[in-house]
Amino acid sequence: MPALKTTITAREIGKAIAKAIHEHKVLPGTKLGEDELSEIYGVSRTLVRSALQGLSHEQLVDIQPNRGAFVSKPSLREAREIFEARALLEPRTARSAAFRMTQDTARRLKTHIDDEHEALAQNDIGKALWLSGVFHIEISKLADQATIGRFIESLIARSSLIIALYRKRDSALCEKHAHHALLEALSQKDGARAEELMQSHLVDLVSALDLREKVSNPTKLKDVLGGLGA
Amino acid sequence: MPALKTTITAREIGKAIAKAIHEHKVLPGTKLGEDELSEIYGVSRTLVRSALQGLSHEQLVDIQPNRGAFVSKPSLREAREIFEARALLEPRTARSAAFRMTQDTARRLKTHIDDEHEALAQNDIGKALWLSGVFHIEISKLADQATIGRFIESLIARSSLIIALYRKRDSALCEKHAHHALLEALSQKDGARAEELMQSHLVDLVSALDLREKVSNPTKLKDVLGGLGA
DNA sequence: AATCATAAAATTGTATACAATATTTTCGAT
DNA sequence: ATCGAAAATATTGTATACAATTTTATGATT
Repeated sequence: MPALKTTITAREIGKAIAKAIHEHKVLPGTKLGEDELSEIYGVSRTLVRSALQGLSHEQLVDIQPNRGAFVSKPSLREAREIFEARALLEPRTARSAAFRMTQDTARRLKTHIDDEHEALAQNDIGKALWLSGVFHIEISKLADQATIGRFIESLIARSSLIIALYRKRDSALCEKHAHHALLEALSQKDGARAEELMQSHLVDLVSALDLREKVSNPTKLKDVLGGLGA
Repeated sequence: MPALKTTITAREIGKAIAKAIHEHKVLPGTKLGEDELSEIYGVSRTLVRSALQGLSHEQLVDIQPNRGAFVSKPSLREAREIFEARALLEPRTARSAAFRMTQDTARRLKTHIDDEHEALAQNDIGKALWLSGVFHIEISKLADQATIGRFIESLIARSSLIIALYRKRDSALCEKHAHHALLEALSQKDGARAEELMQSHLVDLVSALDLREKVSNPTKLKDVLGGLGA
């Protein structure tokens, strides 16, 4: 049997926290206390801090000086920017991916999609969300452009925060067939179609969000609460 | 007079090191020892480690377990990827920047270009390189898309490593007029032209590099060193 | 002299201790 | 009871101490 692992690295802690965020097990705004995390992972605050700083660099957590780390709450502006960036990068990446598609990868992605449907069927929204993100990341890795792939990975992670904050009530998380159609195009090495499908898939994702400016405004609070006697 | 600053943050240390890297004051492969940096900045290793981890996340330094931090040496593949990514992002960003150009910004960028020429005239290559990078970053900031702007910033930082490693002998660092022409287009709010100019500017940059695969191969070392007696 | 094993030194990795800053609680005044 | 000030508590920020690992130096052997 394999040697059992006794150590845990800062990177692993970061990954674990990132996954929990992605799965909406911890929601935007949640405080990530150092002592609490030390306890959980059985390490000193040193490693926890290192992990949190890494997540902060990816903008998944927001470190406020002397106050601690909180799961990020992307603003509307950031939300729009992130999906704009995805719209710029992912379709083109899907196109490249198509040309590098193999039988083996196709099978792997097929299994992946099945898992997604499975999770959705069991109403495990968190897992479905996570798997959906990984699907996009897998495609970007296929494209064999690690640099852009990393950008996309970071955008997808942040997207999960945006979904948590701005999803329209009752909106479906994913077109059930979107990923399937994408895989189809990739398998056929039809780059143009993959690009097209990815683009419209992202449009669909955004349309499930409510990214309109909220009317309420702190400076106008007085107006809203003006009339006293009900 | 303003209160004199007594503390230094990890971020500031990181910025200082990043600038030194960008200016080619420390070259790719250089070891960045923790004790040495602690000494220099007058802080404990804690802050230095934090700074180095941040730089590692930006892929400006490479942290090798138990061996320490070294200024990164991007591979040929990475070098190509980085300039591909820039070609994808920067022209479009320049276009957006054009529409947000103001008189004030134009003046600021003009001064910036003058500084570049000044540095070049004094043969301060490092400073010129740094200023050139900042010019690109300023444009991306103008575009008002912080997310993509950050990507571009990281690509530009890494570009300086690539220039250090792969610059063709005797190649000019920058077309002297490239930035000037770009500013011209931006000032006239001519987005299409700015996009075009940025694209060709990047092509020029790449053409000053030698990104061909090296023929030499460790496995063939024996062949090369075969004949003993000179 | 060259090579290998071993020992010494130096460096990184992690935990802990203490300092600085926030947050909560307590308690008195209105 | 409500508010506010002050003490108590809890949390983060930084430095230091110790452990683990690598690098360099030493010396015996061929």
